[in-house]
Amino acid sequence: MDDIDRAILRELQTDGRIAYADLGPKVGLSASAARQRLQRLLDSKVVQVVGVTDPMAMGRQSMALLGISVDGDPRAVADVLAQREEVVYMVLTAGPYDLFAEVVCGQPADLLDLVNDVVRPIDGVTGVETFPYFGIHTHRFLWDVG
Amino acid sequence: MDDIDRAILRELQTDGRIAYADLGPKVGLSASAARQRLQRLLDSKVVQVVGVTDPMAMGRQSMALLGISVDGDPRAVADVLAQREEVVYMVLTAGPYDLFAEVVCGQPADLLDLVNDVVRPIDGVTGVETFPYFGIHTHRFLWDVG
DNA sequence: GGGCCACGTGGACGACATCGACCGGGCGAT
DNA sequence: ATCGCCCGGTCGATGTCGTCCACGTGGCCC
Repeated sequence: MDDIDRAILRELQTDGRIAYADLGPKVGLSASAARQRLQRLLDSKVVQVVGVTDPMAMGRQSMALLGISVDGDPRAVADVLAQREEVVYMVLTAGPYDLFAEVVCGQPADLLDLVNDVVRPIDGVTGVETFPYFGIHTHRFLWDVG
Repeated sequence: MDDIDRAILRELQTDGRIAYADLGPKVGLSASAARQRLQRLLDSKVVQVVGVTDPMAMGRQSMALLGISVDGDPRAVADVLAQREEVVYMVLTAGPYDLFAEVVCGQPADLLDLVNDVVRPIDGVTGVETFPYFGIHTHRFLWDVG
């Protein structure tokens, strides 16, 4: 992991499908070398090139963060929630909540159903705080080293 | 936006650099048609192909969600916070907090500094709740239509 | 110095992206 | 119904690109 690797990640940030022939020169390498480096980064799971969709553009109008309190092992709850396709992001936290989940639903009613019919009934869940939101202000995929 | 588009997005989910020659057949189209569709999706900003890095693998050990309370327009605060590279994700919410930010720092001390020296002093910020986390349980980039 | 390893380079080959020409179904107007 | 149009697909030609391998070079340890 050196400056060149970081330069590669930076380029992938703006265009994940960039050709090696373009990527190489941009980071000061030949195309082959750039390919080898990117391959190494992909193999070691440091980076992952994926298509990220905009929920709004997909007709998803109801998104929320859920702060979930759990009695017992939050990981068990997380494992159950991970099965639901509405759950797109989940972290185990310290602080007032044990688990944070980000959910994307089609309609507000779907969100309500999800929270009440799916999340609350899960064994060990003692409380759910719902923070609906209506748009993403910032979304960066590169966690660059300062 | 039809089943084929969704199939394309699903493929991009597992490999954003998939060749059109492979993508086409996988979604039941010729390579050219697949290319045209993906190009349309990219142009219309429905999807974005990017390299997503793993913060842990980049040596980032201190991550947190910040629940921020604001007196005034939360968007102004969000605009200021968006300048910081540690802030990777931000949504404006309803509920107990006005703004949620996800931050990625190198060291726990950096996180403390960020919250106390950067976030709290911002005009209008009346409170910050910090939820540190130590790993991502689930991360999906495709919010598919059920 | 000698051997080794990691990494970058250059080239050859085959696969692929790209673009234009052609084609067919759906649809509205006449 | 039929004509014309448009959207979206296939097909094919051409040049570019990904892929692989052999080679060169610098650092490092013994």
